[in-house]
Amino acid sequence: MRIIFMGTPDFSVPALEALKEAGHEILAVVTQPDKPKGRGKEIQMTPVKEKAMEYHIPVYQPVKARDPEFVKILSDLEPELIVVIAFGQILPKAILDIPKYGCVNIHASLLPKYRGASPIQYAVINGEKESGVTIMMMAETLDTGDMLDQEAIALDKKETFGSLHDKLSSLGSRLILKTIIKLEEGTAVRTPQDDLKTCYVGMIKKSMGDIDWSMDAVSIERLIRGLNPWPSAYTVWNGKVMKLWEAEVVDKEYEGAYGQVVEAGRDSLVIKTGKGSLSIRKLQLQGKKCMEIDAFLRGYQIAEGTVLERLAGTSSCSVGKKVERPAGIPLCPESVGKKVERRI
RNA sequence: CGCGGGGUGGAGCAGUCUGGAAGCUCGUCGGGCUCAUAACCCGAAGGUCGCAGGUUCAAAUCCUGCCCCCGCAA
Repeated sequence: MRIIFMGTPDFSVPALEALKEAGHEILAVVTQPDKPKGRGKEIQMTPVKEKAMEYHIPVYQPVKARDPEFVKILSDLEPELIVVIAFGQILPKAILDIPKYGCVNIHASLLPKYRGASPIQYAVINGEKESGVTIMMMAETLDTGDMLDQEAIALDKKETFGSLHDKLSSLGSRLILKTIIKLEEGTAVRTPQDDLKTCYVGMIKKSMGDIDWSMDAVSIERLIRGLNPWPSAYTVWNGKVMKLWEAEVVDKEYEGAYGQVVEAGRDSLVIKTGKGSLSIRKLQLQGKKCMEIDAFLRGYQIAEGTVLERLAGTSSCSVGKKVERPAGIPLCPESVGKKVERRI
């Protein structure tokens, strides 16, 4: 099939590979403009662009996809289908109407749950038992289109954003191939999303990783996994930012303040939280590599009674009173009743 | 030239400013104590102090260049 692929980060790459290997004709790849990134602010290509160049597929990087000139370019390519996965821009109706089969989107959640920018992180942060991938027809409003295919997978006890990201990325790349076959055969079934069961999740902000030790241990542990490997959950020890990469919930209450070190053994560091305690297993001190807790304790002295603080409020970079509470994000009633355009 | 931290026996750190015998907490190996032990006691092995030059009687330490790792910012 004649396909235009739109995507940007690592998450999108396996799908592009799958389409290519399945023998589809990738007319063009559309990705976000290159931006300076990394240490030394070097301009870096998006992962999707790198892969596209490897395949010698023409790459387009519009600043605004709704630019009429760009729309014309896409139109002239005469695609039968546009596949979108984590592209990063909203597509205007003018583009949605171009392909014969329309535009399909690969979304990393079991829609209608977790519409929006960070469904993978929130699935972990909220302690979901399962998540998955949904292929849907794209509508003008974000993540509201009719569903074509969906596949679920169970979340592991130690699931992280990173691990789930990889699983869903891979799952999506397999599922899209099946969906395309159905579209070609005309056997695809469109299932509208139940807007009453939806919820939206916004973009992840780094400040969400600033651990509030008055939260319960279970939520903090999920937060740590949900923000691993990016942007990570952190606390402040001795004036330095300390990232926490792995922790275990200890079902035991200690005397002390929230965030206080209540147990410091040769290979364990237990912190009191709002409910229960957290035993830190892997951490990373600012400027240092990630290390196991026993390695950390060999080189650093950290006495019981030490209190781990929040970054917000401890220094110049205060965030004010507005505290992100990722855990338990409620369903967003305001999304209910939004008009969903159906296209045939 | 975006800002900053760091590379010291197997691990994690100190020592660098104020040059002059390689340190600390562990791990490993051997021995001892013990019903026993991840506990305790005694002993041992193991290091080109990231690489290359320079200064010096003398460099982990001062100077120059390079490599690698990491945090911030984007």
